[in-house]
Amino acid sequence: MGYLKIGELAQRTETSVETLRYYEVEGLLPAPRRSASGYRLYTEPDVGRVHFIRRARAMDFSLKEIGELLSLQVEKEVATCGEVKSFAEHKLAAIDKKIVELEKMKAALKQITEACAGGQASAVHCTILNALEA
Amino acid sequence: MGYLKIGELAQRTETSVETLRYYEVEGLLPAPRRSASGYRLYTEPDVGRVHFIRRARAMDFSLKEIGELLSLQVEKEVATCGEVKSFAEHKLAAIDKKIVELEKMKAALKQITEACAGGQASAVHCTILNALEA
DNA sequence: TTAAACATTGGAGTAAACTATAGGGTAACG
DNA sequence: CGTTACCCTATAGTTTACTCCAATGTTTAA
Repeated sequence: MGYLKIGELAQRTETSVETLRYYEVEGLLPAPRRSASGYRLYTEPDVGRVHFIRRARAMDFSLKEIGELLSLQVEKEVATCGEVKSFAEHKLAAIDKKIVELEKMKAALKQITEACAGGQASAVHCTILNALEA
Repeated sequence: MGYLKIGELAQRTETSVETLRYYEVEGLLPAPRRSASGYRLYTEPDVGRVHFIRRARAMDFSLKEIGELLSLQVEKEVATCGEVKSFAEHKLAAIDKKIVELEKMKAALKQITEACAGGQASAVHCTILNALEA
């Protein structure tokens, strides 16, 4: 029997037990099968799902957004390919927008750090502050 | 004279009045001069300071980090370019990491949209989890 | 067999960054 | 003058995403 208890799932996904239960409450993880004594029993697909959530979280997707992404899977019996596709494309556009935004930040900071001499000189002439002021 | 009331500062910086007062409480904005009746009176440099804060917030600097940057600004004589530069470089690395993660997510979502034919067919074969497994 | 390690629920607490409300006083306009 | 819009303080509430109890039941290993 390839079932995982919550602690094992937590270890496999580098997530805390409490967080996993929280994800269940928030509807991001489906209520899993229970053992006779009430222990949660997870399966391999659950590992993938948690990994997905953690990765999306690391990218600053909110749990609400992640729930929407995951709902594509939940509603697959009802949804048509067209619906799913347009949803996914919408999210893709949102991700692209985030990337563009971050690239802008990156360019600004890079320009700033490269212009700054560093070292022991007083920050009076440090272009980082000047650039942020401008 | 050239004084701004808090509402005017709010408008000039696209910030809410409440947020400006909050920034004052948090020590990011110095307590401004007051009118006889107790109204806050801001000056042009305050506009720049708020702009500084808002720009830094848009770059995902926390208020705590912004406070550190502002204190370096205040103590320009003491702070070295090296300190400021390494701080910004650290931030740059974090942004880079975020971009990489977003690119990964983008690839996963792209896989979905490409695997999905669109149209009225059932979405059974069109899921994020499938794409991630592939 | 018994102690530890692990699991359960329900609920409280935390941190960041606001946001809103109550109960006032003040300023500007007609 | 009156009304409306603005300002004040103090405090409470919101949102997000956890995180940590307490009290109790269950597995597992020595």
